[in-house]
Amino acid sequence: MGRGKIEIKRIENQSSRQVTYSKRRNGILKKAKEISVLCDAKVSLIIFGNSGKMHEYISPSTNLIEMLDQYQQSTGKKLWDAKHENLNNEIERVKKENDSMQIELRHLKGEDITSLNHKELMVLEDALERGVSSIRDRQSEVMKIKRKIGQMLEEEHKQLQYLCHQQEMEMKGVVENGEDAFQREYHSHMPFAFRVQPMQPNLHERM
Amino acid sequence: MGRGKIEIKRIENQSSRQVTYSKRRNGILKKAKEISVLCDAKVSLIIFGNSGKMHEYISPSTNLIEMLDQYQQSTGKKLWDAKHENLNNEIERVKKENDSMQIELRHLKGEDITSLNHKELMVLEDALERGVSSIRDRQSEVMKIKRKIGQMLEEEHKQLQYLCHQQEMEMKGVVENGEDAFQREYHSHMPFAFRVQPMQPNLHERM
DNA sequence: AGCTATTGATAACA
DNA sequence: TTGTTATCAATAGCT
Repeated sequence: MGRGKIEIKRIENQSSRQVTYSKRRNGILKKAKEISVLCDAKVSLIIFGNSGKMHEYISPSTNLIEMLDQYQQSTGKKLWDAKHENLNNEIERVKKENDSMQIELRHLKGEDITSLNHKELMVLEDALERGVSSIRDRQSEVMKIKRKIGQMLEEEHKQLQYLCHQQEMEMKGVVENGEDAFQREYHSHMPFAFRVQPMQPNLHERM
Repeated sequence: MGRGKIEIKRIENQSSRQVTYSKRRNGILKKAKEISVLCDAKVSLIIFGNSGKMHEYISPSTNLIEMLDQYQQSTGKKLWDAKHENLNNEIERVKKENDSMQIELRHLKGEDITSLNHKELMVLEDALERGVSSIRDRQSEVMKIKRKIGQMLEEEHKQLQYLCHQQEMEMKGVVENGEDAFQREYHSHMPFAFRVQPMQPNLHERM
């Protein structure tokens, strides 16, 4: 139905294939609407072109899910049961993984070990000892850092004290030059809030 | 496209509706095949007539499930119902459980511990120490039982030796009463195989 | 995207 | 249902 007859086989020319696709797609969608109106049929039409873009028509009297339910009834084929089976398998797999980890954890915590033989117990003991020594290493590292921070804070404290003392001296000078009581009060309680930053901000948060 | 133009609205006459349905159905199915061949599009076409009978066309390059998966991707709508959703949630849940166990295991093995603070390290250390002591207890228990079994086996051995000796004495008596050479040979190599059972069968297998 | 010659689909009828 | 055919609709090849 065009200027010439065409064979029904893949159109090799990319752009004319695209054009034909677009025209025929509109055609078939129109046909789908027509048959569902004229004959009140339920139609589900889904088309994916090469670009991956989707076009669909579903009769207004129904919806895709209902259509698929009817499809399953008619064909006896499973559609989403197959899907469910896959998911169930996945769950099984992950749960098994879970169980074996559960067991390993219990063993490491010294539970449920009566079923283990001597060799298995040795392996476990080794693992635990490695764990303990790793953690003790880390502990001592942490302590070292803490001590260091302590020293730093102490130094900082000393310096602050010094600054504080200096400030007070200045204050006295100002007051003697006529500063009022409020300002004296204010400065003596919040002397450096916005002027002195800690030398090692947040360092202690890592502990 | 017929002897007369028609309005696109429901055909009230039952039988002509049926005829039109049948003809147009064939037409649209043909169109579906054509577009999928000409333009290698993926088409899913499902039609239910008033009778409830189904007709379908799915491009040979795909299948309904694949189409529906793509449909979901394209639309974001979920077709797989609540059951499906639940299964997905279950998978999520189990996977999360899995991950946290994974982490706990690594921590117990002394891996990935730099992110832990002092308190957490202490907790870990305690757990590991309890694990080690459980396992050492079990080890010593196992050793005790092994020693016990050793003693038992020794005793059993002694008893067997005694029985063996007795048996040999008996043999000599029999031989002197005319038993032939074959029988003598036989008994001296397999003296008690079917007559003496171990006193503690399988006990050593538990170790 | 439009146009139109031509083929293809089908409404009415048998 | 199926077949025929006059007609209408879709579209292939061009612009």
